[in-house]
Amino acid sequence: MPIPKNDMTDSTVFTKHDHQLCIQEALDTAKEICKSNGLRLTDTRLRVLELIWQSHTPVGAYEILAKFSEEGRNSAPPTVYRALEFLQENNLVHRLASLNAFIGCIAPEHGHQGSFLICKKCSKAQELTSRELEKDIQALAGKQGFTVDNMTLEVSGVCPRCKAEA
Amino acid sequence: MPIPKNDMTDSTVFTKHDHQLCIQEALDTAKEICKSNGLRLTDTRLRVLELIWQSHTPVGAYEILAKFSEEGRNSAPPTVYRALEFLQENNLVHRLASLNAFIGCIAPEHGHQGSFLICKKCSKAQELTSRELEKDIQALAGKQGFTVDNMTLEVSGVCPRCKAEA
DNA sequence: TCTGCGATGTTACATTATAACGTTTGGCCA
DNA sequence: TGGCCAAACGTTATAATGTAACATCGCAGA
Repeated sequence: MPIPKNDMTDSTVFTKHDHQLCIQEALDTAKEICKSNGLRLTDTRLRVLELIWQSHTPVGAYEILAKFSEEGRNSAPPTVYRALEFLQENNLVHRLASLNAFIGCIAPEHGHQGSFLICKKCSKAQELTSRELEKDIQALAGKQGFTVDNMTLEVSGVCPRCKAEA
Repeated sequence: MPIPKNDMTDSTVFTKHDHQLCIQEALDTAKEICKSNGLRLTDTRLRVLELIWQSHTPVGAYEILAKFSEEGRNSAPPTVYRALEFLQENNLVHRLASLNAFIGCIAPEHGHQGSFLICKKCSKAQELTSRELEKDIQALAGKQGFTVDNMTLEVSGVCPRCKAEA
């Protein structure tokens, strides 16, 4: 695994960074993961993943569909949804339930849960990777005898950049 | 405010309890809150709230619409969605984004955020009211300069009852 | 009683997602 | 290499969820 040039777990989408690098690394990582797991990262799937990463904000399924259309692919919704399903299953993207939109996972190799800060001004979303938080939640659930399968945390608010501007 | 006969913040939907009491208390509390805040808890709104509380699992908007239809009201979607909007704004119900469904809030007077344990076997959902968790998340967000407006935490898993059965 | 605003009715439509079935493709093994 | 199977994709249709826009109603306060 190559050493990432942007440390995605420390930098945030709210701070300045080379997003081209993010995209490239995310795609490279995805390719590696699929290769080593015998998964087929097909053209459609790769392109969906790329479009998601290229966007600065979470992307809806029908936005992807529209891009496909612009590119001459005339696909129907199931094509996109199937690609998204594959990417989700393999932890390459997350779905933000509160937005009905998708975002690239910044740490697919960790199989962690998705937690997100979502700025309601600029619509950007930052994934959090807090093992602690996960443990706290596990503990809280455990107290009630509840076994956690997976969780989604979506925090809406204002990011530092938008705050600075206001 | 009357002393609740079920302590809703300690008991859970996963354990045995008198749900008729839950419903009655929830409706009474809602009436009080609306009264003291000059809000109109109309017939439609009250019935929507009641239907939500009567259900053992989170309820979709179109389920409510169907009940309305059974009851002779022939309402259109906006009627239900508007009632739901009102109830959400006044913290009487929460929307579970991961289910596109609604659930009664167990502590409307506290104006807290909603966190939920959702059992994927029986579909029941239990609201959590952990100030600590909220603070942790606030802190985590704060570290990135992010100001939290509101948050939704939805934990999917298996409840103690369903575990016992399996 | 009048009046104004908030609540509801009504129609139409937008957005998001999936079911069902046929066709293609890519890899595996004889 | 050729055939076969399963997985991926295409296609059509439709389900499920949610909202815009405008008309009407009704209640509370002047």
